[in-house]
Amino acid sequence: MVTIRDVAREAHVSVATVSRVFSGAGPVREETRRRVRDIATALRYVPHGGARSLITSKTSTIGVLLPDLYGEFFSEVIRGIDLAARRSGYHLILSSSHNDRSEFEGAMRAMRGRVDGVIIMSPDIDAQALMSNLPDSHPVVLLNCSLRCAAFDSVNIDNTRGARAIVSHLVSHGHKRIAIIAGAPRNVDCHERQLGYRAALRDASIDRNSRWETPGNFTEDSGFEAMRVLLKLRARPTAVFAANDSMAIGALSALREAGVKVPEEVAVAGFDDIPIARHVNPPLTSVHVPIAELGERATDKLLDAFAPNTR
Amino acid sequence: MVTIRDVAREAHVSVATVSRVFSGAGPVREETRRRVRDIATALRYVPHGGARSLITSKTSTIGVLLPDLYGEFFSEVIRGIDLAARRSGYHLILSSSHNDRSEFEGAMRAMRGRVDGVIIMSPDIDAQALMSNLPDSHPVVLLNCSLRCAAFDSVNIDNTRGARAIVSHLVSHGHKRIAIIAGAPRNVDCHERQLGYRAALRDASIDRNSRWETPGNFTEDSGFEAMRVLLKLRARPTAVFAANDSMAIGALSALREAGVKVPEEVAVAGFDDIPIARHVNPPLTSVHVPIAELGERATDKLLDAFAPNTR
DNA sequence: GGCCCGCATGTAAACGTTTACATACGGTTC
DNA sequence: GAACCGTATGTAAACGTTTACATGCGGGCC
Repeated sequence: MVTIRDVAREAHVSVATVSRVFSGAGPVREETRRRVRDIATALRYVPHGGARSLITSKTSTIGVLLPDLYGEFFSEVIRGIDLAARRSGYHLILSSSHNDRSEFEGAMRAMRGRVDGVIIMSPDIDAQALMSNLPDSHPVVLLNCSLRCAAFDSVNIDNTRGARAIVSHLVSHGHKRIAIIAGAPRNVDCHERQLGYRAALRDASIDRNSRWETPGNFTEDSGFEAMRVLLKLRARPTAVFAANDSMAIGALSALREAGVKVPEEVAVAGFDDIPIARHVNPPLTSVHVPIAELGERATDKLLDAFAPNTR
Repeated sequence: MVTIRDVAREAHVSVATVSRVFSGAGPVREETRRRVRDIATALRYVPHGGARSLITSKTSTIGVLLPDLYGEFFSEVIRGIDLAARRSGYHLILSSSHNDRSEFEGAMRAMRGRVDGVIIMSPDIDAQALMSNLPDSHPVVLLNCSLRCAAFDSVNIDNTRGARAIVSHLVSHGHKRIAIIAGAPRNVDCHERQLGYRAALRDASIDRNSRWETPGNFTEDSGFEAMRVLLKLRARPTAVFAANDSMAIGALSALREAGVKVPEEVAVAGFDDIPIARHVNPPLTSVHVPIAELGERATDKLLDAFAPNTR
């Protein structure tokens, strides 16, 4: 491994001069600069990022903690984060699959000294686990976490509003019997979407019918099953709002299987507006969530925390 | 920032002992170990990864270089890489959007000292750029790169075989007039898929018809346009093989628009088997590519290069 | 009792940088 | 020609760890 010392020796200068050439700081005579550069490329010298950030205590890297990498939602978020990060010359270090608290803690510790700050997107991390794992205070931004806590910067989807809007849309199309395929009740996103659904019904003075509030777990299968249950009801709904697109797609399959015409007999709406939504047949109406933008916003917030004045 | 020194001072031991406690190497009396641990948690001490890897010259991180983060292909690959990496206690550092050579070089340099090796997935990086940017030799694995070069480990999709298989499948269903919607000719994946198509025709002693080999560029739109052209031919093909699923979906749109029945009048096959393929109507037949597995294989190959004997 | 051994711990040098401070030197200014 | 200044460079101490080597100590063996 060729280091700054090797370059210095070959170029007959001190390490300080080489450092100045590569860090771009401090005065160096033009001729010296060129000589150092030439020697460096000849030797294939590349500054060692780790060593550099050890002394500058700046890594130009942001950490991203995810529960999982599966599905379009996460990949879109990452794309947004990456976009905003590279715009400011930052890199990404990724860590996924934090199923339990200890895994989360491990990931958090592993980041120490490797990142300037972290974006956390673990829906069911409790405040306790979070607080006790911020080693010293490098900045943190919570991305769509269940934890709606003033102590941390956070970026969230406006679930309630989105759900309310789309259900109102169904109402305006004349639907009065509107069902919801909800998600796991402990999931905040789901909970909020359910609240939005109820709010929209209240707005329209439609009574809630608990039979039309079926549970799901955000998977296609659960949407399929939920729809089957709804179809068996005597008072069959004329419209269904699925709390995410995967379940909506599952529901569509169930409807197709049952030979029910969409949207003539039963209308279906989803949430997330994932790209697939445009390709199912018939196209799915869905609440659009600017997923990548969510990532961008979180990143910008984090970068802001690094250098509040410069931006 | 609390360092190993602070812990040592408070626990009345030397830094060496604290280090031994946390790195798990070397003998420490049980009582001492506990005392150090307690002080450390009280002080919220977390070892500094950067400093650690500076001296051990081991980062437990692998770098991933991508051209882009957009689309299911890349997100699936990353998922596979992450899966295999975390299995061995490695982290990921991500760098995307290397549109030109200088960006690629920059990313490559930024990785120096931060990763133990890299996985490169830039379809159009030339050997030259690659070679001259391996600072010193940390291991490299090429993932589905155009560069089929013995100097580097690489993992690739078996394009030719996949294409040949699916076209043969069409042949076995009685099709004799089979068109291909190809991709950009300079793209290796596309080129190989085209070769597979021709091989299958040769296998079946069907003559090639250059009018049935239409160009595309891997986008939905290009598939749509290509299909339109094919539909206008006097000798209309009875089956179409699109070199990827996006183009196949575009082709399906064109067929629907033209009122052509699929698959009765024209059969369509794709390549990649992206999840959307199952949701279009009618479902698309496609060559399945185990994308995540591709990432896993690349990662395992890289990890192998780190410690050839231990695995 | 002298010797050796093994365990627990400490000391200090590394790792590859950056940077505050010191130094050297040529050119102004009085 | 002394005093000063600015520019280019060198010296060496940091950054937070790990680890080779040294030290001290208690015990078993002859």
